[in-house]
Amino acid sequence: MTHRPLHLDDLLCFALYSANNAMGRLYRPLLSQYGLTYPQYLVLVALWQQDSQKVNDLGSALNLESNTLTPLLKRMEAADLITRKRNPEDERSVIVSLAAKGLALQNEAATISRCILDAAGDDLADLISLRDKIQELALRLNAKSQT
Amino acid sequence: MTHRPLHLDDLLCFALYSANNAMGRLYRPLLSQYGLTYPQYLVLVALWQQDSQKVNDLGSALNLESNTLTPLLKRMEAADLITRKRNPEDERSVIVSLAAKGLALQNEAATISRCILDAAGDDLADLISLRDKIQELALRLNAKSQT
DNA sequence: CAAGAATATATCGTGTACGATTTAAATAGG
DNA sequence: CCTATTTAAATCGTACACGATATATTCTTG
Repeated sequence: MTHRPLHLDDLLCFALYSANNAMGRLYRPLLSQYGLTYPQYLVLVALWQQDSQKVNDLGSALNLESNTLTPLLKRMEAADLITRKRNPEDERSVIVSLAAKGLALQNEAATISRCILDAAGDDLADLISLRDKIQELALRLNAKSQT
Repeated sequence: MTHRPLHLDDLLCFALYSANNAMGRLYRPLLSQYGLTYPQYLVLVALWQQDSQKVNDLGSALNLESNTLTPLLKRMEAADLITRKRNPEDERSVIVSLAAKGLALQNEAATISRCILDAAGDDLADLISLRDKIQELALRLNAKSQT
């Protein structure tokens, strides 16, 4: 059984890697005018959806852990986008909430999303279907890496 | 016109981000036994496909620039995976070639790919179709960010 | 109720990504 | 031919990701 040599374009992982990097490059100028990075924007989206979450909750939503989130959240706190306070009911946990600035940025989200969708493609139904397939893939991959 | 609040799961970008992170977490233990990182593995794939490429060529293949590649390639050189030498025909450019160790790792690539495919799904045709759609998306996104 | 296990963040070190700038070599135009 | 421009890497600073570990708080169990 012979295999033809592995080619970058064969790799699902490279397609993902490349598309994700490209997405970041597209978001960067849109977000930097608000002093945001791409992961910081995702944290805001999670908080717009549900304010005052524990670090762990954000971690579950974003598939990240405190080693990534803590410094990121501290930068967002320093930028007055969010607040961080210890949970009075359990001093181990920290509650992350939207500050005025972070809440206000919700008004810009629709504009940003539209820019991205424009760049991503012209057929919305295709994009939604693609998104769902990638979500399913992420679920399968995450399930395996916990094994 | 009212919009329902933006939800993380609505975002194509988050699906990509999450799937790409999950892919990295899956590759990490597979690659670390060979002292490789995920982007370093992609460089090897590019070189297995075509040895002795200029930094710029690798950059085109991977959609990366010298600010990312130079330090990465230096680490790979220090690990005896590749060699870097100035192009005698144009001293501005640097030619990256496989060293014995980097070449030998090609034998492990099939095993690694199989592990990833196993985790990604059970229907190969679906995965190939998904890969192609993500590739097309990456192309569209890259085209826009150059504008 | 005290000692140990479990839980929630935080810290640390390494390795990407990438905008902005620098350096060195090659090319072009006057 | 000699300077201005262009090109190719490299450097620098900032911000993720993440494995490993540390710290602090809560829970558990004898």
